[in-house]
Amino acid sequence: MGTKERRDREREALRGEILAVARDLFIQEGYERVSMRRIAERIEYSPTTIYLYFRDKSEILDEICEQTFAKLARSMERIEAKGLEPLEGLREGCRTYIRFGLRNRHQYRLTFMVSGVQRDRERDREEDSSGFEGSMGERAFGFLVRAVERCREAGVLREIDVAVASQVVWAAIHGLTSLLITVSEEDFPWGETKSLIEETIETVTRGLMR
Amino acid sequence: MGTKERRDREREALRGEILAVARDLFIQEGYERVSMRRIAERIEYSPTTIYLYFRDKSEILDEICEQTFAKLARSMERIEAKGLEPLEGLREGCRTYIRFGLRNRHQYRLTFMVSGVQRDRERDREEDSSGFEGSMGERAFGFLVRAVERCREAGVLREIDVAVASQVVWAAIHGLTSLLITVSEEDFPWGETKSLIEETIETVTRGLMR
DNA sequence: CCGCTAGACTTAACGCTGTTAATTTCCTGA
DNA sequence: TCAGGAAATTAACAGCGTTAAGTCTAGCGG
Repeated sequence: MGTKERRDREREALRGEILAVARDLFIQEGYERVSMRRIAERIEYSPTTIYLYFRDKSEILDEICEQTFAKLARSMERIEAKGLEPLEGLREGCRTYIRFGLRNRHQYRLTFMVSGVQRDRERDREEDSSGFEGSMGERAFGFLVRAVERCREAGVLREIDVAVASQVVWAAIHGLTSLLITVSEEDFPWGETKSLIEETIETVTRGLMR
Repeated sequence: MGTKERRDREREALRGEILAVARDLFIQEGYERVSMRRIAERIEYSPTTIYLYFRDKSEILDEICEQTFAKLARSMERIEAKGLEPLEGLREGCRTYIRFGLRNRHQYRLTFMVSGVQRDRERDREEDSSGFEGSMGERAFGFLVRAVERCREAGVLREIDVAVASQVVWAAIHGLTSLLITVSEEDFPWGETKSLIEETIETVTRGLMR
C-alpha cells in the first residue's frame, strides 16, 4: 500500500514549507525577532506542530544555514571549474565569498557571527550535524585552501604554511563582509563599497605573494 | 544644604553599581542570557528600579561598551606615544586591537558583531550617544588612520587612499578577531593562535606597502 | 463494515523575558 | 509635624520557547 509513502511525502512537504516560511521570515527580520508562533501562523498550524518536525528553533536555523552554505560552496566550486590562473582564481573566490555574504546577510551573520555560546543550544554536543567537520562551511573553506595551494604550486606564494595563509585570507574577507553587514553606511563613512572590496582582495593577495 | 549633592552622589553610586554588576554578568554569560531580573537580584533592588537609571537593557550595554572601548582607545593611543617607526607602530596597533578583542570577547562581539537591526533599539535615532561620530570606536579607528598616514608620509605605503587602506587593515584584524571569537578551537582546526595573528598582520601590512 | 490503533495535530500550561502603570515608602525642607 | 517629591516597589501585560496531556482521524486487521 502506498499510503505510508504518501504520508512520508506529505510529512516532507510540510517540513519543507516550515523551512521555506522560516527562511523568508529570518531573512526579512532576523532570527531573534521571529517567533515560533509567527512561523506557525504563516503555515497555518499550531505552534507546537513545528516541534513534531524540528527539535527546536535553532534546528530550523541550522538547516537553513546549511542550505545557504551549500549554495556558497557550489558557487565557489564553480569558479574552480573555470580553470583561471591560480592567483586570479583566488581573487575571484574572494569576490564571490564577499558578494555572497552581502547578499545573504542574515544567514551569513547567523552562521559566522553568532558564537555557539549565545545560540542557546548547549544541547550537549551529540556530534550530529553540528561542528565544522563535513559541513558546508568546511566545503567553502576547502575551496580557499585549494586555491592557495595552487598558488603555492605555481610558485607565486611567499614562504608560508598553506593552512595559515588560507586562514589569513578567510579572516580578511570575513572581516570585510561582516563589517559591511554590521556597521551601516550611516554609522560609518565607508566610501565606495566596490573599490573597498577590490582593495581588500588586492592587499591580502599581494601580502601573501612573493 | 548638601543634601541634594549627597543624593546625586548616591544616585550615581547606584547607577555605577548597576553598570558594574551588569558588566560582570554580561562578560560571564553574554548579554542575551542575562535578564534584568537577575541584575536586579544582584544589586538587591527590584527589577523596575533599574529603569529609573537606564532607559532599557540595551542602554546598559551601550554604556559598558563605551567604557570598554575607551580602554581600547587609550591602549592604542599609548602606542602612539611610544614613538615607534611608522610600520612597526601600525603593527603594534594591530596586535593590541586583536589582543583586546580576544580578552574582551563578549564586549567585542556586542559592539562590532551585532547589527543595529537585531539589537532591538529602533528607538528612533535621536542622535544621542549612538552612532559612530564621536564614539570611542571612532577614536580607536582614528588611531589606525593616523598610523597608516604616518606610513604614507614615510613613503613606505603603496599608491592607495589612506582612508581605504585603514578600512582594509580594520577589516583584516576585525575578521581575525571575530573569527577566533566565534569559531571555537574544537569546531575548526586553528593552528597556533599567536602565529596566525602575526601572519595576518604581516600579510596585510606587506600588502599595503610598496 | 466495524472497532482500534498509530500518527498528526491542538489546547493548555509552565516559567521565563523586557517593560509599564499604579502604588507605596521614605526623606527633607518649611 | 506635615506636605511634597523622589525613590523604590508591586502587579500586571504581552510576548517568548517549550512540554504534557488530550483530541481527532485515517487506515488497518478482523
